[in-house]
This record gives sequence, structure tokens and C-alpha cells, in this order.
Amino acid sequence: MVLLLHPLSPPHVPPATGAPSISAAGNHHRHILSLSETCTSMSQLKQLHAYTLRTTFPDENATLFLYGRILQLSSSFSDVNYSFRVFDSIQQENHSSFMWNTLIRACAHDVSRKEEAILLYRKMLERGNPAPDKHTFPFVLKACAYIFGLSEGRQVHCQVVKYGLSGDVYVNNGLIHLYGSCGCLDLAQKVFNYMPERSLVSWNSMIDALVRVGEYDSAFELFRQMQRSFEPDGYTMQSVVSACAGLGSLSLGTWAHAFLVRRCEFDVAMDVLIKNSLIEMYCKCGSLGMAEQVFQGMQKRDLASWNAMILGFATHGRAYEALDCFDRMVRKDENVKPNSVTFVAILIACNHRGMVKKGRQYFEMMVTDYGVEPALEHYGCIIDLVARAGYITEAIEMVTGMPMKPDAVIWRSLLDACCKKGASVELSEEIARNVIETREDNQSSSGAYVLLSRVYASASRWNDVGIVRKLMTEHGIRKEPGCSSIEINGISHEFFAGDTSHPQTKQIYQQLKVIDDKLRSIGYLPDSSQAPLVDATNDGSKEYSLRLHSERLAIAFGLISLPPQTPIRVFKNLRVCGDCHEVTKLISKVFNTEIIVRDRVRFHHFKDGSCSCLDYW
DNA sequence: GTAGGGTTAG
Repeated sequence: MVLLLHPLSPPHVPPATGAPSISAAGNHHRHILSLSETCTSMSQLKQLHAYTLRTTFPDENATLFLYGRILQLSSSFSDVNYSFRVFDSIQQENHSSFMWNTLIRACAHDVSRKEEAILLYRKMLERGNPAPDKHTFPFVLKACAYIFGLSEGRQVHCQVVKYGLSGDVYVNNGLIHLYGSCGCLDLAQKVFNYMPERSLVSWNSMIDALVRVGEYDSAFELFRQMQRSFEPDGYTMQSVVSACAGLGSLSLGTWAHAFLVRRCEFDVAMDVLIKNSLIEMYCKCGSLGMAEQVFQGMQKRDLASWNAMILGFATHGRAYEALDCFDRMVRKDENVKPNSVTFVAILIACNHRGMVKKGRQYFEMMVTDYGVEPALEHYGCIIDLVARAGYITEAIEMVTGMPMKPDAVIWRSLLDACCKKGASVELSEEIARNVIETREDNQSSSGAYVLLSRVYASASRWNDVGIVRKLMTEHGIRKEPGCSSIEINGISHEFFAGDTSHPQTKQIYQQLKVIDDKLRSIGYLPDSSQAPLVDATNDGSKEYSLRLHSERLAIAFGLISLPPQTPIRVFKNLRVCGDCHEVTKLISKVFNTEIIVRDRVRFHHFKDGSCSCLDYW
């Protein structure tokens, strides 16, 4: 047995034979208490516990106090099972609120015991005594937030009111965090507005809640208000950096980075976390160079740092660098074990560059070499990749062999591939039916209807095209086309695929022709130079439109509107696909201009109704 | 008599 650092029996205390004197027992008690202060491991705690068990103390309260300490210590060593055993060894009527709270806290901090924390709290309520207090609620609320248990959380909120604790700052912070995590901004805001006292954590939790739902403007507004009374800390800045990323605002992001360097100092853990958000922010704002710089400069990196960097490369179409980064990560000297997110990033990298062989390799490798079971997302990437490359049968086999139910996105990528690769109408029909039957989001099913109508149109089955369009109208399904935007002189211009509504349409299409001709001269055949796709209107009459990605319209507009060699920054509301990267890269090469296309960006709506994404570039 | 809040990737 490992001995305690201190001798168990102080020299002046006689051995515990028979009934000890009151003063001797008092000495024992004090001694154990002081030992508990220096206890640093479970084995030391067990000795302390054993010693407590065979000692008689002057009164029961003193004994219970010690048990509380033991409970607290075992939880602090993350041995929650031990805490439970200690708790259960104590008679029910002797369970103090301290003991309950300590146990609930231990569960709330343990990833796999969040539900248990809530159950314990319920048990506490059922017993009726002791009543929950201001220490109980923050832990219970944390557990609720973690499992996104909004209905549980709301009930807890009622009890907060019932027990008269709605003025406690810790409890209120827990409530803001809960509502923020569940996306209930109005409730979070209400708690925040009405709390009698606010701490830095209150502000941080509220800012975080705003960032989570994409209310970046309001988050910045609150950040400015906060600065009147508090100095921001690492948590604040983490949210602020995420807000910059969400806005796609490189200049705001750069400002936040400078602010961090100038004003903040963090411990190592926070430093890693903040740098990870900076990497993500720079990637999302199109500055891969800065992201790499932050990454290279990190003294300590964790899995998230590698994942953020790999994903950055992947989404910018720089697949080889993504794979290279992966190789470095798993090499002996770094020895970081990739997880599910890493492989999503890797598969996205392969997907964006159409690297089928590599994609298949990594998809295999994730299970065999790293024991990461593919989830829906991984299947989504690989199926899209394989199908896009024209291996429709293989893709269908993958879909049918999946251990989980394919979602609409997967069906849609299959259908998309069928359309592009000219699969049979019957097959496309069948897949489209699957997409529509999943009835997931409007976007997926609207995509399926649109693709299906295209399938019929390419087979000249105009009646069927009409039927599909009619079905869409009947089901209230609106087409949600891809949309790209570019800001010129402070005005945001939006384009849809095949859009002809822009006042400068004529010049834009002339420029597109110049682009296409140049691309063709270097041997690339863009979609639009192939035979125009036939689309059809509701009444079945034919309408010709070029299959044109919206970002190419934006790029063309950028080329005619911006001075030569000015970087062209385009935003897309949907995912930037592999073809887009390919074409963009070529245009960029031919015109000797930097072109950045960013995906899935929220548009930034101003209070006066104007809209822009690029106001901070 | 003991204590407490906010963080991670698609």
C-alpha cells in the first residue's frame, strides 16, 4: 500500500482502542481534515477513507462533514463510481445538500453521465429534503444544456423560480447557457435582460448564444456593450473570432487576431482553443495563408488544430496539402490519432478534387487502420465522389450496403450523378422517388424534383416534366437555386444559375464567352460550351438555358468591374463543388487574378434592409 | 464549516 505523505497517527494521539476521549477524537477529526487538504490521488483518499471508517468522532455532524469531503475528493479524481458508493453508504436522511450537489456536479462534468445528473436531481426533489439550492442548479442546467434537453431545462427553470433563486448570477448564467445551446435565443435574452447582476460569464454566455444562431451583428453589438464594464477574456474572444468566421469577414477577423495578441494572455489550454478558432476563421475568410501561419506558430496542437487545418485545405480544393497534413499528423513525432471529423475533412478533400482512388483508400483505411466507423457524413462524401466520377453502380451498391438509412443528401448526389452521366430514366426516377420520400428538407426534395424534371427533359418527355412541375406547385415546393454574390463598390450583386436579370447581363455574358473561349484554348471544355441543356416550363414549352454555375456569372462580373488583377471574392449560398474549384482555378490562371470562392456563407443583413457579405473584406 | 458558471471541428 502506498503510504500517505504524512504519518496516519499523529504522535500525540493514542491508538484507537476502546472509546477515545472527546479531545482525542477531535484531534483525529482535525488531522483527517488537514490530510484531506493535501490528498492528491485515489489511493491516498482510500487510506483516508479507511482511517475515517475505523475512527469514532465526537459528533455525527463531524463524521458527515468528512464524508462530504471524501465524496468531493473522489469526484475531483474523476472516480464517480467511488463517489456513488460513498454516497450510498450514508443513510438517506443524512444526505446533505452538499453531498447531493457534489454528486450531481460529478455527473454533469462526466461526458457519459449527463442524464444521470438529471435523474439524481429528480431523486433529490422526490426525497423533498434537503431542498435544491443555488449550487444545485448550475450543475443540473449544465447537464440539460449538454443533452439539449430544452423541456427538462424549462422545468428546472420553473423550479429555480419556485426556490427563489432567479436572482442568482450563477444560476442565471446556467440558464443562458442552456437556452443558448438549445437555440432559444429569445429565452436566453430574457434571462439576460432581467438578471439583477451580470458577471463576465453572463456576457460571454449571451454573446455565445448569439453567435450560435448566427446573429453575428448582435453578438458584436453586445461585445461592444460588454467592454464598458468588463475586459474580454478567452471565452469572449473565442466567440468573437467565430462571429468573424461566420460573417466571412477577413478584416474583422484580422482585427480580432490583433486584439488577442495585444490584449490577452491565456493558459495553454485556452491558447490552443483560441488558435484553433483563428485557423478556422482564416480558412472560412479565404485566407489560407494566415491559417497556415497560425497553425505553424502553435507550440502545442491538439486534434482540433489538425482537423481545422486539413478541413481548410480540403474546402479550398487543396487536396494534396490536406493529405500531406494528415500524413504529418499521424507520423510518429506528432502521433495524433485522427477521428471521425478528420476523415470527413479528408473525404471532402478527395471529393473536391475528384480523387476517387484516394477517397476509396482513405475510406477503407479509416476503419482498418484507425478504427473509425464511417458515419452518414462519410458515406455521403464517398458516395458523392464515386458517383460523380461515373461509377454509378458502385455508388448504388454503397448506398444499399450502408448500415444506416441514407438521407436525402445522399440520394440527391446519386441522382445528380445519374443526370450528369446519362443514366437511364427508370433508374433516375427510382432514385428521385427515394429523395422525395425521405421528405427531409425542402432543399433536398426541391433539388430532386428539379433534377427529375431535367431527366425527363433530356429524354424529351415533356408531359412528365409538366407533371413534376405541377407536383412541385401542389406540394408548395419552391426551387432553391444556387446563388453567388460579389460586392463591387459597396454594392452586393447576386446571381443565380443562368440568371439574366442583372442590368449588365449583356456584358457579363460577353465576358463569359471570352472566358469560355480562353478556357477552350487551353483544352478545357466548360459545361456551358457543351450543348445547352433543355429545360422546360410548367406548360411543357421548351426553354433553353445554359447550365451555368452562378459563381461564374459573379466571376465574369468581377472581371469586367474590377481593375485588372484585383482579387475576386465570391460567396456562394450552397456548397462549392469540385467542378467549381476546377473552373475557378483555371480562370484564375488564365486571367492571372486571384479568385476565391467561399461557400455556405450567411448573408449579412443590415437594419436598413440592405444586404451584403463583403462589407468587411 | 466545505462548493458553483461559460469552449472544439463537417
